[in-house]
Amino acid sequence: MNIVANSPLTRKLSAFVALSEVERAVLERLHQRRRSFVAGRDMVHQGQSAQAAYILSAGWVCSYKVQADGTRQIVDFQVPGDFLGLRSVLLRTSDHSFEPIVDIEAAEVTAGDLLAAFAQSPRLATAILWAASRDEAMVVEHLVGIGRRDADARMAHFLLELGSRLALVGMGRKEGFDCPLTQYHLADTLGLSAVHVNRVLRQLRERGLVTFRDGHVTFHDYCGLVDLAEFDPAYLDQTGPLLK
Amino acid sequence: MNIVANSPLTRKLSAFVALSEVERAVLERLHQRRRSFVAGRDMVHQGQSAQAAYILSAGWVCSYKVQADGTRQIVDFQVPGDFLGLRSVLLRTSDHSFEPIVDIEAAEVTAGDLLAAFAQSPRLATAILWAASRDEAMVVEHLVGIGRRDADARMAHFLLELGSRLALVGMGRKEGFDCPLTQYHLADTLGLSAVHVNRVLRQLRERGLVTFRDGHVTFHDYCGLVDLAEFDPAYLDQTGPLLK
DNA sequence: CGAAACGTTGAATGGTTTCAACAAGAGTGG
DNA sequence: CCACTCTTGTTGAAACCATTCAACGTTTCG
Repeated sequence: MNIVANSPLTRKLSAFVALSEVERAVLERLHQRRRSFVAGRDMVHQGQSAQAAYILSAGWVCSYKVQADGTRQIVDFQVPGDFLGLRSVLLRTSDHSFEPIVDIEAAEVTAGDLLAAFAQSPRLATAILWAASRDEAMVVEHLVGIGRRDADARMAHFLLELGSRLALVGMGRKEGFDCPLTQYHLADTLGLSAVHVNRVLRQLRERGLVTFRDGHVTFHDYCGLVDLAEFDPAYLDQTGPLLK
Repeated sequence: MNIVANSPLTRKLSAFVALSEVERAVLERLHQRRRSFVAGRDMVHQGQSAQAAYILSAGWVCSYKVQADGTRQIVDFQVPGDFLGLRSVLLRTSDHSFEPIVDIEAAEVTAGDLLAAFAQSPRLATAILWAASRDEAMVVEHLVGIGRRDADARMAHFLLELGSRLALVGMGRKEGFDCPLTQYHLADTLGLSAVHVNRVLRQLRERGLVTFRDGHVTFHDYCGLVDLAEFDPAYLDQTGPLLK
């Protein structure tokens, strides 16, 4: 019974690349240094010089930037199976902050660990870089959403994307998913006020599309939502020739 | 007389890493396959599978996504010295389109070229990865701007950032820079309507801050603009220990 | 029990969009 | 060379989406 064989990261990568036993073992070794962080207290702070990256194994994290006037913009969320601070460990001091939304479990990974793993399996390296590239694509999609979608479509798109990400690690389905975010998180993510988030959610609920309540998102009309959001999961699914 | 020694990319990287003669030569070799593209016709189209990356040596390009309803969101601009399509060549089909804003000159670079160059000089590899990381930081800053800044600050911030980028390759100064963008480009970049862009520009002009006219941006009150935009060039300048 | 965090709703305000119209310059073909 | 169109820029007025302010309800937790 290998606990790591079912780690969210392994599961996610397996959806796109058939991993050999050796590669699973390499992944396992990356999960050695386990760390915990409590909800609310920043793991990495804006401007801090980077020490390590993490592989999130349980819980949710958000990365954000705060501005001089106190408003904040959430750039991305990390859910189990996601890397956290991958770029900053290789290249530069972190340019945003990371806040655990709930208590989390993560594996600490140094640049050395990562390079060693890459050397042992180029396939694994490609898979991990692919995952990083997918994260970037999500940030771009996020930017498009804030720039060119109205509040309803933005919300719908965000919830659908989140659902897809979670489904990949077995934490979500077309019917819905558990979600520890508050309406304030949604507001800071979507570039809206918390008040307006509340109104938008009410409207989507009354239209019979989706319910966001008590830490759970329920899709009542998945197709209707996809339609409203013009959600195209192509940038997430990557069915093309990733690795032969 | 080595033309490449003064290529915008060399110039940009030199601002952060002291390049040896060998490294300059490697950079030179990357510039071998020269290509031209005419303004307005997309170089790479959304969904197209990636063939090559380019190093832009002259002209401006923008990368954007179009939505089903026809609106478009410009994600980033590439100016001389910038890479174009770097990620897509390594990992996936391009998820956005690239449009030359004016006629451009670029050097085509394959994944093989790049890996060979990286093998020859790890320092160069680090410098190039740093540049890529800086581009990502700009996308994030762009997202923050659209999400949490009002139209005036967004415009001011964008013009200042562009000025800084251009200054790095000798095409801009604190007094201003040449700029081939139309107000429609600005609108699609900042998530505004073209009409409102016009109004915002007028307002900034009348406040004596900056003029955008006839293909030229003139900063009348640089400090005032920095103040309005809460512009912090830290994420561009990277004065920290990049390479010893 | 009181405080703090989160959610909810109404009313007023305001930033931005949309619609519409017009001006100026560049390029095109007759 | 002129009429024509297309692109880009400009401005006003009305409509709208979203914010702000304010108040209150609920739950959690120390």
